[in-house]
Amino acid sequence: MSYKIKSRIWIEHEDNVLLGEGRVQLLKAIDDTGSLSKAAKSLNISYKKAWDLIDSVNKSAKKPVTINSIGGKGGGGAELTEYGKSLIHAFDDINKNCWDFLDLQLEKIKSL
Amino acid sequence: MSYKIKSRIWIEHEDNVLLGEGRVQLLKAIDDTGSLSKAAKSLNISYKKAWDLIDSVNKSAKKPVTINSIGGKGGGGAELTEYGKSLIHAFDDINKNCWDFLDLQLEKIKSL
DNA sequence: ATTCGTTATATTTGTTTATATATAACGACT
DNA sequence: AGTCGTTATATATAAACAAATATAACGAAT
Repeated sequence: MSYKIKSRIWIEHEDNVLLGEGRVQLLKAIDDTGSLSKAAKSLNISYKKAWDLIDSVNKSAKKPVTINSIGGKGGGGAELTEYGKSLIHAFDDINKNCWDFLDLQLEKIKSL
Repeated sequence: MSYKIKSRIWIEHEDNVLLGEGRVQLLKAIDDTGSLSKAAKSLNISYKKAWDLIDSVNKSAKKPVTINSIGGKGGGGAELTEYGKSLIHAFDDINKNCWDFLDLQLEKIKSL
């Protein structure tokens, strides 16, 4: 066959983008590295882009998703809140379900 | 509440993009106007972009989706094939089902 | 043969987007 | 007070993308 169906989903809150695939990927990288700059480097995006993204995420969310500390031991860092972890978990779950659902729907195209 | 979930889906065939929302919109406009240039104008996109899109669609599809005639009465024109019409119908159906599915899934975020 | 409005194609211009660079602010620690 | 590596922010540069422009090809009709 070689038909494929692909999707991008994102969640808005009060008309601001809260979560999308890129943002979730970044949040995971922050969880892995403990640092926004290292997370950006690991995803090969500029620090500015990464900063803008998590700034937007935190401004859109009703509770903080990351806690960014500046100065201090190690110069600072960033880490996920429990709320942030549950958000990315829910997003991943929805995204995976969407893929499975669309794979089934794709039969409608294959049969044409 | 004011949470919203949004999505973009697209279908690939042999690793080329066959259909997406923009392409389907363009195909519908061709069906309405009988002309690629008029369709482009109605969607406020450049003629080149429109042409590139339907060229890509026809190259990706296993059967022609539009028939473009050049010269002749009226200078030419473009129209959908029956295959093309059934494709956009299937796409719209899948897309709508996806929206409904995601709206249900969104509860997982709202409850956080 | 000429006109017509369209498709087809290349080239140029402009706009938006992303990247790179630079600098300041910060706070624990020595 | 000085050092450290980070976040925060602005500005400048580069790259990607979209739009505008120009021109040729086409074929039915006159």
